[in-house]
Amino acid sequence: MAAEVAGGGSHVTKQRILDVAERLFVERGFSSTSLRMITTDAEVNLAAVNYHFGSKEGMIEEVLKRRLAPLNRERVVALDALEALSVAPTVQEILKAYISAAVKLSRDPAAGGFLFLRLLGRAFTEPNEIVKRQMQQQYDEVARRYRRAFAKALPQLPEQELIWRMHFMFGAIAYAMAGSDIMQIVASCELKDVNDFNALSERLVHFLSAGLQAPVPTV
Amino acid sequence: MAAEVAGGGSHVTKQRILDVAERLFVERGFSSTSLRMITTDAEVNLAAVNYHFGSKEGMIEEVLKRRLAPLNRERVVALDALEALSVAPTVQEILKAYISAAVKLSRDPAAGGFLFLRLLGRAFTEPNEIVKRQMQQQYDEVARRYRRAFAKALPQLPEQELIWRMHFMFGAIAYAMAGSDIMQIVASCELKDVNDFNALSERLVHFLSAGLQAPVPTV
DNA sequence: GGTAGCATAAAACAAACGTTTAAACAGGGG
DNA sequence: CCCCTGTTTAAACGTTTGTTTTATGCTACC
Repeated sequence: MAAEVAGGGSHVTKQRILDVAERLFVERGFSSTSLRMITTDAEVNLAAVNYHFGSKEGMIEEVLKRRLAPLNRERVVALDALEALSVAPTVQEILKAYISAAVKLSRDPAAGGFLFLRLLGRAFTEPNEIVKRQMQQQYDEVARRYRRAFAKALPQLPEQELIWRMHFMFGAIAYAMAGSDIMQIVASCELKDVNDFNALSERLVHFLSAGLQAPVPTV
Repeated sequence: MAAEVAGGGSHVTKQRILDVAERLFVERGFSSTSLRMITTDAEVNLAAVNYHFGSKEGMIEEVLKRRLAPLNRERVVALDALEALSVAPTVQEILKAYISAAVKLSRDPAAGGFLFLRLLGRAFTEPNEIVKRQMQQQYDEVARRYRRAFAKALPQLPEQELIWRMHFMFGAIAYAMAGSDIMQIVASCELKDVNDFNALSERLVHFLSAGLQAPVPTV
Protein backbone atom coordinates (compact mmCIF):
# COMPACT_ATOMS: atom_id res chain seq x y z
CA MET A 1 0.00 0.00 0.00
CA ALA A 2 0.98 3.60 -0.49
CA ALA A 3 0.63 6.70 1.62
CA GLU A 4 -2.91 5.92 2.68
CA VAL A 5 -4.30 3.57 5.28
CA ALA A 6 -4.90 0.02 4.20
CA GLY A 7 -8.10 -0.92 2.50
CA GLY A 8 -9.03 2.64 1.72
CA GLY A 9 -7.48 3.52 -1.59
CA SER A 10 -8.47 7.17 -1.23
CA HIS A 11 -5.49 8.45 -3.19
CA VAL A 12 -4.95 12.14 -3.70
CA THR A 13 -4.22 11.41 -7.33
CA LYS A 14 -7.56 9.78 -7.93
CA GLN A 15 -9.48 12.61 -6.33
CA ARG A 16 -7.48 15.29 -8.08
CA ILE A 17 -8.29 13.66 -11.40
CA LEU A 18 -12.00 13.50 -10.62
CA ASP A 19 -12.08 17.12 -9.46
CA VAL A 20 -10.34 18.48 -12.53
CA ALA A 21 -12.27 16.21 -14.89
CA GLU A 22 -15.54 17.38 -13.41
CA ARG A 23 -14.65 20.99 -13.95
CA LEU A 24 -13.36 20.50 -17.49
CA PHE A 25 -16.38 18.41 -18.44
CA VAL A 26 -18.59 21.28 -17.39
CA GLU A 27 -16.58 23.76 -19.43
CA ARG A 28 -15.88 21.68 -22.54
CA GLY A 29 -18.04 18.56 -22.54
CA PHE A 30 -17.06 14.93 -22.19
CA SER A 31 -15.58 14.03 -25.56
CA SER A 32 -13.95 17.39 -26.17
CA THR A 33 -11.94 17.06 -23.00
CA SER A 34 -8.77 15.04 -23.50
CA LEU A 35 -6.92 13.03 -20.90
CA ARG A 36 -3.92 15.27 -21.43
CA MET A 37 -5.87 18.39 -20.48
CA ILE A 38 -7.09 16.67 -17.34
CA THR A 39 -3.78 15.19 -16.22
CA THR A 40 -1.83 18.35 -17.00
CA ASP A 41 -4.27 20.49 -15.04
CA ALA A 42 -4.36 18.01 -12.18
CA GLU A 43 -0.55 17.80 -12.20
CA VAL A 44 -0.54 14.04 -12.38
CA ASN A 45 0.93 11.67 -14.92
CA LEU A 46 -0.98 10.93 -18.10
CA ALA A 47 -1.03 7.21 -17.42
CA ALA A 48 -2.69 7.75 -14.04
CA VAL A 49 -6.16 7.81 -15.55
CA ASN A 50 -5.81 4.42 -17.19
CA TYR A 51 -4.12 3.07 -14.10
CA HIS A 52 -6.80 4.14 -11.66
CA PHE A 53 -9.93 3.97 -13.81
CA GLY A 54 -9.00 1.56 -16.59
CA SER A 55 -10.07 3.92 -19.35
CA LYS A 56 -11.44 7.38 -20.05
CA GLU A 57 -14.97 6.01 -19.96
CA GLY A 58 -14.29 4.36 -16.62
CA MET A 59 -13.30 7.77 -15.30
CA ILE A 60 -16.41 9.42 -16.74
CA GLU A 61 -18.49 6.80 -14.98
CA GLU A 62 -16.73 7.58 -11.72
CA VAL A 63 -17.15 11.34 -12.13
CA LEU A 64 -20.90 10.88 -12.44
CA LYS A 65 -21.26 8.22 -9.79
CA ARG A 66 -19.31 10.12 -7.16
CA ARG A 67 -21.88 12.92 -6.97
CA LEU A 68 -24.99 11.29 -8.34
CA ALA A 69 -25.12 8.35 -5.95
CA PRO A 70 -25.18 10.51 -2.79
CA LEU A 71 -27.53 13.00 -4.42
CA ASN A 72 -30.15 10.43 -5.33
CA ARG A 73 -29.68 8.58 -2.06
CA GLU A 74 -30.49 11.85 -0.34
CA ARG A 75 -33.56 12.24 -2.51
CA VAL A 76 -34.89 8.86 -1.52
CA VAL A 77 -34.17 9.52 2.14
CA ALA A 78 -35.98 12.85 1.94
CA LEU A 79 -39.01 11.13 0.44
CA ASP A 80 -38.87 8.46 3.11
CA ALA A 81 -38.91 11.11 5.81
CA LEU A 82 -41.77 12.91 4.12
CA GLU A 83 -43.90 9.81 3.83
CA ALA A 84 -43.16 8.88 7.43
CA LEU A 85 -44.43 12.27 8.49
CA SER A 86 -47.73 12.27 6.65
CA VAL A 87 -49.68 9.60 4.83
CA ALA A 88 -50.46 11.85 1.89
CA PRO A 89 -47.72 14.34 1.06
CA THR A 90 -48.70 17.17 -1.28
CA VAL A 91 -47.23 17.70 -4.72
CA GLN A 92 -45.39 20.72 -3.43
CA GLU A 93 -43.85 18.77 -0.57
CA ILE A 94 -42.69 15.99 -2.84
CA LEU A 95 -41.16 18.48 -5.24
CA LYS A 96 -39.38 20.25 -2.42
CA ALA A 97 -37.91 16.96 -1.24
CA TYR A 98 -36.58 16.22 -4.71
CA ILE A 99 -35.13 19.63 -5.38
CA SER A 100 -33.73 20.54 -1.99
CA ALA A 101 -31.40 17.56 -2.17
CA ALA A 102 -29.74 19.26 -5.13
CA VAL A 103 -29.60 22.56 -3.30
CA LYS A 104 -27.87 20.84 -0.41
CA LEU A 105 -25.32 19.37 -2.84
CA SER A 106 -24.69 22.81 -4.29
CA ARG A 107 -23.46 23.94 -0.88
CA ASP A 108 -21.15 20.97 -0.43
CA PRO A 109 -17.89 22.10 1.16
CA ALA A 110 -16.02 19.89 -1.29
CA ALA A 111 -17.12 22.69 -3.63
CA GLY A 112 -17.38 20.59 -6.73
CA GLY A 113 -21.03 20.03 -5.95
CA PHE A 114 -22.17 23.28 -7.44
CA LEU A 115 -20.24 22.63 -10.61
CA PHE A 116 -21.62 19.15 -10.85
CA LEU A 117 -25.20 20.35 -11.07
CA ARG A 118 -24.26 22.10 -14.27
CA LEU A 119 -22.69 18.93 -15.57
CA LEU A 120 -25.83 17.04 -14.67
CA GLY A 121 -27.96 19.16 -16.94
CA ARG A 122 -25.78 18.16 -19.84
CA ALA A 123 -25.63 14.52 -18.85
CA PHE A 124 -29.38 14.25 -19.36
CA THR A 125 -28.98 14.87 -23.07
CA GLU A 126 -25.64 13.13 -23.65
CA PRO A 127 -25.57 10.57 -26.45
CA ASN A 128 -22.56 8.77 -24.96
CA GLU A 129 -23.53 5.22 -24.02
CA ILE A 130 -21.61 5.15 -20.76
CA VAL A 131 -23.25 8.36 -19.63
CA LYS A 132 -26.73 7.19 -20.60
CA ARG A 133 -26.30 3.88 -18.82
CA GLN A 134 -25.00 5.58 -15.71
CA MET A 135 -27.90 8.03 -15.71
CA GLN A 136 -30.47 5.26 -16.07
CA GLN A 137 -28.82 3.26 -13.34
CA GLN A 138 -28.55 6.17 -10.92
CA TYR A 139 -32.06 7.45 -11.56
CA ASP A 140 -33.84 4.12 -11.56
CA GLU A 141 -34.90 3.99 -7.93
CA VAL A 142 -35.47 7.71 -7.57
CA ALA A 143 -37.73 7.83 -10.60
CA ARG A 144 -39.76 4.84 -9.45
CA ARG A 145 -40.21 6.14 -5.93
CA TYR A 146 -41.17 9.67 -6.91
CA ARG A 147 -43.51 8.42 -9.58
CA ARG A 148 -45.42 6.43 -7.00
CA ALA A 149 -45.52 9.40 -4.65
CA PHE A 150 -46.77 11.78 -7.32
CA ALA A 151 -49.34 9.23 -8.47
CA LYS A 152 -50.75 9.12 -4.96
CA ALA A 153 -50.81 12.90 -4.68
CA LEU A 154 -52.45 13.24 -8.10
CA PRO A 155 -54.97 10.39 -8.20
CA GLN A 156 -57.09 11.97 -10.93
CA LEU A 157 -54.15 12.10 -13.37
CA PRO A 158 -53.91 9.32 -15.99
CA GLU A 159 -50.72 7.29 -15.78
CA GLN A 160 -49.38 8.34 -19.18
CA GLU A 161 -50.08 11.98 -18.43
CA LEU A 162 -48.12 11.78 -15.19
CA ILE A 163 -45.12 10.20 -16.87
CA TRP A 164 -45.05 12.93 -19.47
CA ARG A 165 -45.32 15.64 -16.86
CA MET A 166 -42.49 14.11 -14.90
CA HIS A 167 -40.38 14.26 -18.02
CA PHE A 168 -41.19 17.92 -18.41
CA MET A 169 -40.25 18.33 -14.77
CA PHE A 170 -36.91 16.57 -15.20
CA GLY A 171 -36.23 18.74 -18.23
CA ALA A 172 -36.99 22.00 -16.51
CA ILE A 173 -34.91 21.09 -13.48
CA ALA A 174 -31.94 19.79 -15.45
CA TYR A 175 -32.02 22.82 -17.69
CA ALA A 176 -32.37 25.24 -14.82
CA MET A 177 -29.49 23.66 -12.92
CA ALA A 178 -27.32 23.49 -16.02
CA GLY A 179 -27.24 27.13 -15.57
CA SER A 180 -25.67 30.37 -16.32
CA ASP A 181 -24.11 30.03 -19.79
CA ILE A 182 -27.27 28.86 -21.40
CA MET A 183 -29.33 31.34 -19.50
CA GLN A 184 -27.93 34.03 -21.71
CA ILE A 185 -29.89 32.60 -24.63
CA VAL A 186 -32.74 34.82 -23.69
CA ALA A 187 -30.51 37.65 -24.64
CA SER A 188 -30.74 41.16 -23.34
CA CYS A 189 -32.22 39.74 -20.17
CA GLU A 190 -29.78 40.35 -17.41
CA LEU A 191 -30.66 37.62 -14.98
CA LYS A 192 -29.91 38.15 -11.29
CA ASP A 193 -29.11 35.49 -8.73
CA VAL A 194 -27.85 33.05 -11.33
CA ASN A 195 -26.01 31.07 -8.71
CA ASP A 196 -28.48 31.44 -5.88
CA PHE A 197 -29.77 27.91 -5.81
CA ASN A 198 -32.07 28.66 -2.89
CA ALA A 199 -34.02 31.25 -4.81
CA LEU A 200 -33.91 29.03 -7.87
CA SER A 201 -35.35 26.11 -5.97
CA GLU A 202 -38.20 28.26 -4.64
CA ARG A 203 -39.10 29.37 -8.12
CA LEU A 204 -38.85 25.87 -9.52
CA VAL A 205 -41.16 24.43 -6.89
CA HIS A 206 -43.82 27.02 -7.62
CA PHE A 207 -43.59 26.63 -11.36
CA LEU A 208 -43.52 22.86 -11.42
CA SER A 209 -46.16 22.20 -8.80
CA ALA A 210 -48.54 24.32 -10.83
CA GLY A 211 -47.61 22.41 -13.96
CA LEU A 212 -47.99 19.01 -12.36
CA GLN A 213 -51.37 19.97 -10.93
CA ALA A 214 -52.66 21.47 -14.16
CA PRO A 215 -56.21 20.46 -15.12
CA VAL A 216 -56.42 17.18 -16.97
CA PRO A 217 -56.75 17.88 -20.68
CA THR A 218 -59.96 16.56 -22.20
CA VAL A 219 -58.60 14.41 -25.01
CA MET B 1 -20.60 25.44 -63.03
CA ALA B 2 -21.43 21.85 -62.44
CA ALA B 3 -24.63 19.86 -62.80
CA GLU B 4 -26.79 22.54 -61.20
CA VAL B 5 -28.32 25.69 -62.58
CA ALA B 6 -26.24 28.82 -62.42
CA GLY B 7 -26.33 31.09 -59.39
CA GLY B 8 -28.08 28.57 -57.20
CA GLY B 9 -25.42 26.52 -55.52
CA SER B 10 -27.97 23.97 -54.38
CA HIS B 11 -25.53 21.11 -54.74
CA VAL B 12 -26.52 17.60 -53.95
CA THR B 13 -23.21 17.13 -52.18
CA LYS B 14 -23.81 20.00 -49.79
CA GLN B 15 -27.29 18.80 -48.90
CA ARG B 16 -26.23 15.19 -48.53
CA ILE B 17 -23.55 16.26 -46.08
CA LEU B 18 -26.01 18.31 -44.05
CA ASP B 19 -28.56 15.50 -43.97
CA VAL B 20 -26.10 12.87 -42.83
CA ALA B 21 -24.40 15.21 -40.38
CA GLU B 22 -27.73 16.07 -38.81
CA ARG B 23 -28.56 12.43 -38.28
CA LEU B 24 -25.14 11.49 -36.91
CA PHE B 25 -25.08 14.51 -34.60
CA VAL B 26 -28.35 13.30 -33.12
CA GLU B 27 -27.00 9.82 -32.60
CA ARG B 28 -23.45 10.61 -31.46
CA GLY B 29 -23.14 14.29 -30.64
CA PHE B 30 -21.15 17.01 -32.35
CA SER B 31 -17.58 16.37 -31.34
CA SER B 32 -17.84 12.59 -31.33
CA THR B 33 -18.88 12.60 -34.97
CA SER B 34 -15.89 12.75 -37.30
CA LEU B 35 -15.80 14.16 -40.80
CA ARG B 36 -14.87 10.72 -42.05
CA MET B 37 -18.03 9.16 -40.64
CA ILE B 38 -20.11 11.86 -42.27
CA THR B 39 -18.46 11.82 -45.68
CA THR B 40 -18.35 8.02 -45.83
CA ASP B 41 -22.03 7.76 -44.96
CA ALA B 42 -22.95 10.51 -47.39
CA GLU B 43 -20.81 8.91 -50.09
CA VAL B 44 -18.90 12.09 -50.80
CA ASN B 45 -15.22 12.88 -50.64
CA LEU B 46 -13.65 13.73 -47.30
CA ALA B 47 -12.43 17.09 -48.54
CA ALA B 48 -15.94 18.12 -49.55
CA VAL B 49 -16.75 19.40 -46.07
CA ASN B 50 -13.81 21.78 -45.97
CA TYR B 51 -14.47 22.81 -49.55
CA HIS B 52 -18.14 23.67 -49.06
CA PHE B 53 -18.18 24.83 -45.45
CA GLY B 54 -14.59 25.86 -44.78
CA SER B 55 -14.32 23.76 -41.65
CA LYS B 56 -16.15 21.31 -39.43
CA GLU B 57 -17.43 24.16 -37.32
CA GLY B 58 -18.68 25.93 -40.41
CA MET B 59 -20.69 22.84 -41.23
CA ILE B 60 -22.08 22.58 -37.70
CA GLU B 61 -23.20 26.18 -37.99
CA GLU B 62 -24.95 25.38 -41.26
CA VAL B 63 -26.64 22.27 -39.86
CA LEU B 64 -28.19 24.37 -37.10
CA LYS B 65 -29.02 27.37 -39.21
CA ARG B 66 -30.75 25.39 -41.94
CA ARG B 67 -33.54 24.25 -39.63
CA LEU B 68 -33.44 26.82 -36.86
CA ALA B 69 -33.82 29.90 -39.04
CA PRO B 70 -37.11 28.77 -40.65
CA LEU B 71 -38.36 27.40 -37.33
CA ASN B 72 -37.87 30.63 -35.43
CA ARG B 73 -39.08 32.72 -38.36
CA GLU B 74 -42.26 30.68 -38.22
CA ARG B 75 -42.52 31.32 -34.50
CA VAL B 76 -42.32 35.06 -34.97
CA VAL B 77 -44.85 34.95 -37.81
CA ALA B 78 -47.23 32.93 -35.64
CA LEU B 79 -46.94 35.48 -32.88
CA ASP B 80 -47.50 38.30 -35.36
CA ALA B 81 -50.68 36.63 -36.55
CA LEU B 82 -51.84 36.08 -33.00
CA GLU B 83 -51.27 39.69 -31.98
CA ALA B 84 -53.01 40.91 -35.11
CA LEU B 85 -56.03 38.86 -34.18
CA SER B 86 -56.45 40.01 -30.62
CA VAL B 87 -54.94 42.82 -28.61
CA ALA B 88 -54.31 40.62 -25.59
CA PRO B 89 -53.46 37.00 -26.41
CA THR B 90 -53.66 34.57 -23.51
CA VAL B 91 -50.70 32.64 -22.14
CA GLN B 92 -52.09 29.49 -23.65
CA GLU B 93 -52.39 31.04 -27.08
CA ILE B 94 -48.85 32.37 -26.99
CA LEU B 95 -47.52 29.02 -25.92
CA LYS B 96 -49.41 27.29 -28.67
CA ALA B 97 -47.92 29.64 -31.24
CA TYR B 98 -44.42 28.89 -30.03
CA ILE B 99 -44.80 25.13 -29.85
CA SER B 100 -46.91 24.44 -32.91
CA ALA B 101 -44.14 25.83 -35.10
CA ALA B 102 -41.97 22.97 -33.92
CA VAL B 103 -44.75 20.47 -34.52
CA LYS B 104 -45.06 21.74 -38.05
CA LEU B 105 -41.32 21.26 -38.56
CA SER B 106 -41.60 17.72 -37.26
CA ARG B 107 -43.88 16.91 -40.17
CA ASP B 108 -41.60 18.46 -42.76
CA PRO B 109 -41.51 16.30 -45.89
CA ALA B 110 -37.76 16.79 -46.07
CA ALA B 111 -37.97 14.41 -43.12
CA GLY B 112 -34.94 15.66 -41.29
CA GLY B 113 -37.16 18.01 -39.36
CA PHE B 114 -38.23 15.44 -36.85
CA LEU B 115 -34.65 14.40 -36.21
CA PHE B 116 -33.58 17.98 -35.84
CA LEU B 117 -35.88 18.59 -32.90
CA ARG B 118 -33.92 15.97 -31.03
CA LEU B 119 -30.68 17.66 -31.96
CA LEU B 120 -32.10 20.94 -30.75
CA GLY B 121 -32.59 19.62 -27.25
CA ARG B 122 -28.93 18.84 -27.09
CA ALA B 123 -27.84 22.10 -28.65
CA PHE B 124 -29.31 23.99 -25.71
CA THR B 125 -26.76 22.47 -23.37
CA GLU B 126 -23.79 22.26 -25.73
CA PRO B 127 -20.56 23.80 -24.46
CA ASN B 128 -19.19 24.25 -27.99
CA GLU B 129 -18.71 27.95 -28.69
CA ILE B 130 -19.98 27.80 -32.27
CA VAL B 131 -23.16 26.07 -31.17
CA LYS B 132 -23.73 28.50 -28.31
CA ARG B 133 -23.22 31.51 -30.53
CA GLN B 134 -25.54 30.12 -33.17
CA MET B 135 -28.24 29.40 -30.58
CA GLN B 136 -28.01 32.89 -29.13
CA GLN B 137 -28.14 34.41 -32.58
CA GLN B 138 -31.08 32.31 -33.74
CA TYR B 139 -33.08 32.75 -30.54
CA ASP B 140 -32.43 36.43 -30.02
CA GLU B 141 -35.51 37.83 -31.74
CA VAL B 142 -37.83 34.99 -30.76
CA ALA B 143 -36.91 35.28 -27.09
CA ARG B 144 -37.39 39.06 -27.09
CA ARG B 145 -40.73 38.92 -28.85
CA TYR B 146 -42.19 36.16 -26.73
CA ARG B 147 -40.93 37.74 -23.55
CA ARG B 148 -42.82 40.90 -24.38
CA ALA B 149 -45.93 38.92 -25.23
CA PHE B 150 -45.83 36.92 -22.02
CA ALA B 151 -45.16 40.04 -20.00
CA LYS B 152 -48.33 41.58 -21.39
CA ALA B 153 -50.34 38.44 -20.68
CA LEU B 154 -48.93 38.18 -17.15
CA PRO B 155 -48.85 41.79 -15.93
CA GLN B 156 -48.75 40.83 -12.26
CA LEU B 157 -45.54 38.80 -12.67
CA PRO B 158 -42.26 40.50 -11.69
CA GLU B 159 -39.78 40.76 -14.54
CA GLN B 160 -37.16 38.50 -12.99
CA GLU B 161 -39.76 35.88 -12.20
CA LEU B 162 -40.96 35.82 -15.79
CA ILE B 163 -37.44 35.40 -17.13
CA TRP B 164 -36.85 32.45 -14.85
CA ARG B 165 -40.13 30.85 -15.81
CA MET B 166 -39.31 31.25 -19.46
CA HIS B 167 -36.05 29.45 -18.83
CA PHE B 168 -37.94 26.62 -17.20
CA MET B 169 -40.21 26.61 -20.20
CA PHE B 170 -37.34 26.44 -22.67
CA GLY B 171 -35.86 23.61 -20.65
CA ALA B 172 -39.01 21.55 -20.55
CA ILE B 173 -39.64 22.03 -24.25
CA ALA B 174 -36.08 21.30 -25.32
CA TYR B 175 -35.93 18.26 -23.12
CA ALA B 176 -39.31 16.97 -24.26
CA MET B 177 -38.43 17.40 -27.91
CA ALA B 178 -35.02 15.85 -27.43
CA GLY B 179 -36.99 12.78 -27.00
CA SER B 180 -37.14 9.14 -26.87
CA ASP B 181 -33.71 7.91 -25.73
CA ILE B 182 -33.67 10.04 -22.66
CA MET B 183 -37.28 9.31 -21.93
CA GLN B 184 -36.26 5.87 -20.83
CA ILE B 185 -34.55 7.35 -17.80
CA VAL B 186 -37.77 7.01 -15.93
CA ALA B 187 -37.28 3.32 -16.26
CA SER B 188 -39.98 0.71 -16.22
CA CYS B 189 -42.30 3.33 -17.63
CA GLU B 190 -43.26 2.28 -21.09
CA LEU B 191 -44.14 5.57 -22.66
CA LYS B 192 -46.62 5.58 -25.51
CA ASP B 193 -46.78 8.04 -28.38
CA VAL B 194 -43.13 8.97 -28.07
CA ASN B 195 -43.07 10.38 -31.57
CA ASP B 196 -46.55 11.84 -31.64
CA PHE B 197 -45.61 15.48 -31.53
CA ASN B 198 -49.24 16.58 -31.70
CA ALA B 199 -50.14 14.83 -28.47
CA LEU B 200 -46.85 16.00 -26.98
CA SER B 201 -47.55 19.60 -27.86
CA GLU B 202 -51.02 19.40 -26.27
CA ARG B 203 -49.55 18.10 -23.05
CA LEU B 204 -46.76 20.67 -23.07
CA VAL B 205 -49.17 23.58 -23.50
CA HIS B 206 -51.27 22.46 -20.56
CA PHE B 207 -48.30 21.85 -18.31
CA LEU B 208 -46.44 25.03 -19.15
CA SER B 209 -49.36 27.41 -19.17
CA ALA B 210 -50.17 26.28 -15.66
CA GLY B 211 -46.55 26.79 -14.63
CA LEU B 212 -46.29 30.22 -16.19
CA GLN B 213 -49.53 31.31 -14.53
CA ALA B 214 -48.61 29.93 -11.13
CA PRO B 215 -49.31 32.27 -8.18
CA VAL B 216 -46.54 34.75 -7.52
CA PRO B 217 -44.41 33.45 -4.65
CA THR B 218 -44.38 35.76 -1.62
CA VAL B 219 -40.64 36.30 -1.19
C1' DG C 1 17.56 -6.35 4.45
C1' DG C 2 15.61 -8.17 0.88
C1' DT C 3 11.21 -8.88 -1.39
C1' DA C 4 6.58 -8.15 -2.61
C1' DG C 5 3.14 -4.85 -4.31
C1' DC C 6 1.21 -0.59 -5.34
C1' DA C 7 1.98 4.00 -7.37
C1' DT C 8 4.27 7.16 -10.37
C1' DA C 9 7.10 8.43 -14.34
C1' DA C 10 8.64 9.07 -19.11
C1' DA C 11 8.32 7.34 -23.51
C1' DA C 12 6.43 5.15 -27.20
C1' DC C 13 2.35 3.11 -29.69
C1' DA C 14 -0.92 2.82 -33.51
C1' DA C 15 -5.03 4.90 -34.84
C1' DA C 16 -7.92 8.71 -35.84
C1' DC C 17 -8.46 13.49 -36.21
C1' DG C 18 -9.28 18.08 -39.13
C1' DT C 19 -7.11 20.19 -42.79
C1' DT C 20 -4.32 21.00 -47.04
C1' DT C 21 -2.44 20.01 -51.38
C1' DA C 22 -2.27 19.09 -56.14
C1' DA C 23 -4.04 16.76 -59.77
C1' DA C 24 -8.10 15.21 -62.49
C1' DC C 25 -12.65 16.17 -64.18
C1' DA C 26 -16.70 18.52 -65.90
C1' DG C 27 -19.28 21.73 -68.70
C1' DG C 28 -20.22 26.68 -71.12
C1' DG C 29 -18.72 30.75 -73.56
C1' DG C 30 -15.39 33.06 -76.38
C1' DC D 1 -11.09 24.25 -80.19
C1' DC D 2 -9.24 25.65 -75.79
C1' DC D 3 -9.50 28.07 -71.75
C1' DC D 4 -11.85 29.16 -67.57
C1' DT D 5 -14.39 28.15 -63.44
C1' DG D 6 -16.43 25.32 -60.10
C1' DT D 7 -16.29 20.68 -58.29
C1' DT D 8 -14.53 16.18 -57.10
C1' DT D 9 -10.81 13.07 -56.13
C1' DA D 10 -6.90 10.70 -53.83
C1' DA D 11 -3.10 11.28 -51.10
C1' DA D 12 -0.55 13.23 -47.74
C1' DC D 13 0.08 16.63 -43.95
C1' DG D 14 1.16 17.36 -39.00
C1' DT D 15 -1.44 16.88 -34.53
C1' DT D 16 -3.76 14.89 -31.19
C1' DT D 17 -6.20 11.06 -29.48
C1' DG D 18 -6.58 6.94 -25.82
C1' DT D 19 -3.81 3.36 -24.44
C1' DT D 20 0.34 0.44 -23.40
C1' DT D 21 4.84 -0.42 -22.10
C1' DT D 22 8.98 -0.26 -19.46
C1' DA D 23 11.41 1.36 -15.77
C1' DT D 24 11.74 3.48 -11.25
C1' DG D 25 10.35 4.93 -6.59
C1' DC D 26 8.39 3.98 -2.32
C1' DT D 27 6.26 1.58 1.72
C1' DA D 28 5.02 -2.34 4.39
C1' DC D 29 5.87 -6.91 5.79
C1' DC D 30 8.53 -11.24 6.85
